[in-house]
Amino acid sequence: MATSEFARLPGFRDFPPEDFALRSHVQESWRRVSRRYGFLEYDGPPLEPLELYVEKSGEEIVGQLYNFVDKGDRAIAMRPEMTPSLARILGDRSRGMSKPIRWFSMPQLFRYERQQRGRLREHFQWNVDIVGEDGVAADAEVLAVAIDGLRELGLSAADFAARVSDRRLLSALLRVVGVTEDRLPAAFAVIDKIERLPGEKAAELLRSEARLDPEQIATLHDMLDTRGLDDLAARFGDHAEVAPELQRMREYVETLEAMGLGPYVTVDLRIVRGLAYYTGIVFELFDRKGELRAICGGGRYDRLLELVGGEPLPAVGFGMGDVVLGELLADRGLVPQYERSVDYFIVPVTPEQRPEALRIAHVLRDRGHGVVYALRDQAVGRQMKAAAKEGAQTVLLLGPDDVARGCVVARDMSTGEERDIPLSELA
RNA sequence: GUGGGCGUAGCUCAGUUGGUUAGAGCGCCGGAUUGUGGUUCCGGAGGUCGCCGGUUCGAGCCCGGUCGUCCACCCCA
Repeated sequence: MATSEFARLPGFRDFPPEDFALRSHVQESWRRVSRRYGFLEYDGPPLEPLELYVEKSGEEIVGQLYNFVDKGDRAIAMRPEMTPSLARILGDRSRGMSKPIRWFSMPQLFRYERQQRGRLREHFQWNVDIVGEDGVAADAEVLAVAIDGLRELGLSAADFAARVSDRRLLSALLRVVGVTEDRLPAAFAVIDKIERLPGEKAAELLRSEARLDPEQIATLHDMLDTRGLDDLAARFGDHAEVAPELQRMREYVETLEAMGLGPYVTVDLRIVRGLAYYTGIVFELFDRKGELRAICGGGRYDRLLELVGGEPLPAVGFGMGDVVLGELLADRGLVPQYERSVDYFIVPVTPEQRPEALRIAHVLRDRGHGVVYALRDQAVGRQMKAAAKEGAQTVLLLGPDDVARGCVVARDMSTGEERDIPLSELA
């Protein structure tokens, strides 16, 4: 309810400490896994020239962007995704860099659309990319990072799975089915949403958009329903243009199996991805229960760098948003309990000990400990209560008697045990 | 952008067929407890019932609009 005069903008989130804790937990996990794979962190500006997105996705995307004209008459967009920025950044400097380039980022991204569950107007998205390597090992490496990112958060093969495909393989198969070259993009678009369409609607679109007859549509459905590379090879493997694509997909899957990630991976030709710039292997991560939106999506985009004016370099990467992931973690009970914690709470028993308490607090802080104390003179009982609320591990009690005999009393708040610490140790 | 459900305290909610001063639990603040916390007991603060308008003698409750939120479309970084 909007009790405050100024309401938060729809689709945007506040992060009070108890919510910020989950955000940190997720981002720190992402960062650990990235580094484990040798990726380096980068970032770019949240505002970019509007043309950066129009260039590779078409004018329609402008309707889903936060955009405006700045005081210098420049058309500006708040970044809706990171990949074009990465392409732009590398375009300026990739020539001098050793390949492959392994970079990751966790940008806050924006889009102007009506919010729904798992879909806000702002989110943090983990982006991981390998640039300058066109072999399937890079594709496998990137997917492995995405899978490990989820495993790091406590999710397992029982919770989520990757569905993988390859636009080159799908193109070859569609040509075999009878889709003409100029109709491939239209066919991709229909296949991308075919799971969400009722059967007759899908058939109608395949007829009108992809120009397929009923027999071809039946063959296509048969193809899309095929699970496993062996079955696909048995049915379509004797076509000259399909065989090498199947072989590549086989190598990709075998690489992931060699990593021990086989249980997470399923070949599924219905995975196409919406973005226009993907050129090869594409994948999405889903929760096994199928209750949520895709957790993560990515793939190979070998022409994007050249398209934005850079060195022509092959690239593969993914984006994983924090919103759907947060819901999945909550559903599986994997959100860590929020707890405040501080190393020491210092209690001057009477106001006379306050200067000594301040001195000790600073000594301990200089040593790297977290230290809190009451900001005004209070009864010991009150201060103890405050110490408990702060989550203090240890309370240091400074009474007149204690200080007189040259020590402070350290109380362990979990066990209640107390012991003396000589002031000489806190000098 | 289209259609629908829902908006009562910081949070989760109750509130009889419209009836006069709007409630609970948790949380928050304080006291019991001026050298010892988490328990317990007692007390307190906090709401123009999302907002605007309408119907009515009377609206938290009915009607319209609006904003927010959720769901389904659209779209999908």
